[in-house]
Amino acid sequence: MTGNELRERFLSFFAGKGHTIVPSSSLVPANDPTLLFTNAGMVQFKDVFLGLDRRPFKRATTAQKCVRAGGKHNDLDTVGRTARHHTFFEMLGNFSFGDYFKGEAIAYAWEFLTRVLELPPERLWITVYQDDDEAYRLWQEVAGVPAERIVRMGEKDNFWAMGDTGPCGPCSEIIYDRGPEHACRSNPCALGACDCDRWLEIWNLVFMQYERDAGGNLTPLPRPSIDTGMGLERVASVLQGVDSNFDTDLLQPLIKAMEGLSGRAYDRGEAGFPFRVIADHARACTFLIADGVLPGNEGRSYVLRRILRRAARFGKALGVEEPFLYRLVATVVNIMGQAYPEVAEQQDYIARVMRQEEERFHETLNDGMRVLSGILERAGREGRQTITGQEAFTLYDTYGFPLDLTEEIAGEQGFKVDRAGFEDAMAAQRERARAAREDVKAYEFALAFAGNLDDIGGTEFTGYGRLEDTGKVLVLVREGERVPSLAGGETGYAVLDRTPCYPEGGGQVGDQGSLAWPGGAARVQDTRRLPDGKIVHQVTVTAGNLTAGQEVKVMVDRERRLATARNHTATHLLHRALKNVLGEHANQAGSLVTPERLRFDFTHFAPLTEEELRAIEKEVNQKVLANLPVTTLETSLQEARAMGATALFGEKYGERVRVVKIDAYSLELCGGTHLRSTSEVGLFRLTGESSIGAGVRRVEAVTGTAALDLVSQESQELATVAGLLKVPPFQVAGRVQQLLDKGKEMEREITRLRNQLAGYTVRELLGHVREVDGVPVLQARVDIADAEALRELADKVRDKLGSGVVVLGSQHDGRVNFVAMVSKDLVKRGVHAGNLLREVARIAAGGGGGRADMAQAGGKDPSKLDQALAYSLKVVAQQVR
RNA sequence: GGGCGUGUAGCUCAGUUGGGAGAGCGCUAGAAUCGCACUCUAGAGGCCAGGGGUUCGAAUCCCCUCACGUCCA
Repeated sequence: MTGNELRERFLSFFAGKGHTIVPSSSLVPANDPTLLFTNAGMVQFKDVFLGLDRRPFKRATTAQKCVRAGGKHNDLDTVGRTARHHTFFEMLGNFSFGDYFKGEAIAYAWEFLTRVLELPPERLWITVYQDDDEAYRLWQEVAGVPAERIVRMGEKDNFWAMGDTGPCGPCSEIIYDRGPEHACRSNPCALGACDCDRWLEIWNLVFMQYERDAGGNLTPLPRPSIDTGMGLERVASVLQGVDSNFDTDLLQPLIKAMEGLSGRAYDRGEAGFPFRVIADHARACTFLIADGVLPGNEGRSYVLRRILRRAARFGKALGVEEPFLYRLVATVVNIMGQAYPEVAEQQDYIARVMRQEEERFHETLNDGMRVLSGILERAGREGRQTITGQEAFTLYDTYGFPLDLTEEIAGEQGFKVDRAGFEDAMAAQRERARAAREDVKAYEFALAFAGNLDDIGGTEFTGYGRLEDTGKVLVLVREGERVPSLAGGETGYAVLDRTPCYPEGGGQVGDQGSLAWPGGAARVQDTRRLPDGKIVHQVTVTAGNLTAGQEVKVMVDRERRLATARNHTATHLLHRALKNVLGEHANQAGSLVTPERLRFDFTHFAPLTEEELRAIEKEVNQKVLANLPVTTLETSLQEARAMGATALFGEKYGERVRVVKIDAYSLELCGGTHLRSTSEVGLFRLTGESSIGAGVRRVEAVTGTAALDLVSQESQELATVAGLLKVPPFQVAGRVQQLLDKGKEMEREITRLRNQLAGYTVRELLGHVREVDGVPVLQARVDIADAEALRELADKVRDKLGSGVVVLGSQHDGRVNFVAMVSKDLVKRGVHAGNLLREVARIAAGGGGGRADMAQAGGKDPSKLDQALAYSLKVVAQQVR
């Protein structure tokens, strides 16, 4: 059975048992800063298990793409060494949200494995949590597993928890015995006693039945749930009768492709390690990029970079010097493109990103190579045999140069690397980062409501059609506690059963407005949405008391809402215009819509040129002038996709989606509030373009009155400049160019005149030369403000003098400047311009210094200038030998 | 989020206790050639990333910001 068939059979089996097939969610978890990547099937249902959200179904099944790299579950270094570890893999799962429990979960799993996959029952072993007698009994009763093949295990292996607090419970694993021929040499080689390839965990059933509080106490959940996970690649290896996941049809084509690229044959043992790493990493990189992750230096981006570079290194180990990883994207698409259309659709883009990163990595290696040569050279000079741990660490830490490569190259030249020192430096680095780490608080806002969900109804949003409505206060929360009422002056959160206030979402900020009820009023400062869709208003009571159950009139701030809608509709126009001007690869990567402005991040490889920016702005404004109707419709996600609507990765869409349509021009899934016609935008002006990281650009823009204000400010500025230049506004550029040219010409003229003047001055000064112990010394006060001109003058005088000492001083703006020059022959006789000038300047309340042949100084007391200059004669007399 | 490093001419980079902003390549012009390449000569091109501070004086030292690289989380 192929991997694709297995996935298919699993989903349809559970669909047949009343489960809704839910598509895999993005590898980037939506709204969950605690998690780097989606690493299990339950991630997209986390809110449901936490009681923060509900779904229209109670049973679900998924094939979920997962990445384990970085964070708590980090398999990066193990990949390729074992037959089973991956950075990217697929998890098959079935879920019950307070519906069926242990008995059915066990029955379904058993039926699927023994009937559908036809695995021999005598090969299957079971582990249960030590105290879970119920599961122990059910496995025998429901599945007929003999007691001797059911093993009780401890908390470490068979108790599952989402976090330190929250839902948790015992779990039960199904183990496939691959037969005595795979036994290890441990005695005994048995389940729970050894950890070898004979015993293959294929399915984990989690029985979520408790809630753990901060004190560690377990309370039974009223409606226990089921969460299961089965590794697709593992089961495929069993079904296909191969020893390793890498030999299944899910990974083997990648190894084959790599054989072709490297011209080397794959070896199933030790020597095949690089092939396995590359096959795994190619999948991980392809899928991560498809989900919008780009290589970079922090967080998810950094993990992607590490995976990609690790693969690139192993390519070198196979003798492939050129970028190659991007060529494997096509193979990944071949294997999995059917099940995951997002990789097929973005194939070219993914390959391009990967290639760019591979090239960047080559540059990094070249830079590191240069630094390493310097280190080796110095070590050789110092007669050392080893590269210190610190040196190796700097190479790694600052220049990203891999340690093994340092060792290899150093080794070729007879040097060793102090590995222990390297590890020490690394440990110190880790400690620093850990010490600075703060815990990320997820759900802080939402958790205040967690206990209050069950007994209150949902919120109906009526703000698409109206800006005023009446609603009933369902619940009030203040400082994290549910309260019966809010008094005047108090600020808290209110959930209503109906509201026209738009909650923050899809990049659009939440509405502001006001509440009114007989004898009272409140300001709405912000509106947000809870994970289950309830709408929360942040309110400050300005008069009277707001009590739960009160009917209130809700009014949205009209001006603010309209300004926001202008920017939102303009954002859709902008998105389409970007694609038309730059290409279809320009996908939304982030968006912010406020009443004041809009900000739009999108994937693109280069800074936008002036022409591109102008073209985009022009296209948007043309669509504004065209007065295109903006309409919305509700449909299913599939239907919307079929219509060609732009959907964003990482967004959670329900069954019914809202589509915003701008005539035949733009079609996007969007829950935001929009104008009725594009002409209401008024005017669209781009205000900025910048980089947001490798491969992502950001543009900012304004519309409506803000755009008009901008235009008015610009023309005012232009008028002012034109007025200053005394030319009509459209001749400003020509006039400025003229002035610049003239300025340059004048500068040249000044230089010429200064030289000429200096010539005269030099001749005049030469008449004032005096002899001190046979040394010609010239000290003079001149009228040159500029320090550079002063230096040039002294230069000329010294040249004319041939041998001698020149000390010049001048006064400017209540300060004095000195310069001293000493000819080379006199430097040899002990005259030092720097020391000389330091003493001279001190008299004029200043300081200075410089080289023996040239020095500069300054002072703050112009009245002492002549005195100071005269003193230079004495100093020369002291210095000369 | 915390380190380390880098930012100087169109490009690649030097710049040494703080004291004249440089090299190579590229560009322009001239010489030489029937012409091109090579060669020679001359020249243009720099708010030394940006802002603040210390100092008589900052590319250089200190602080902040930004961009890029890199490691750790």
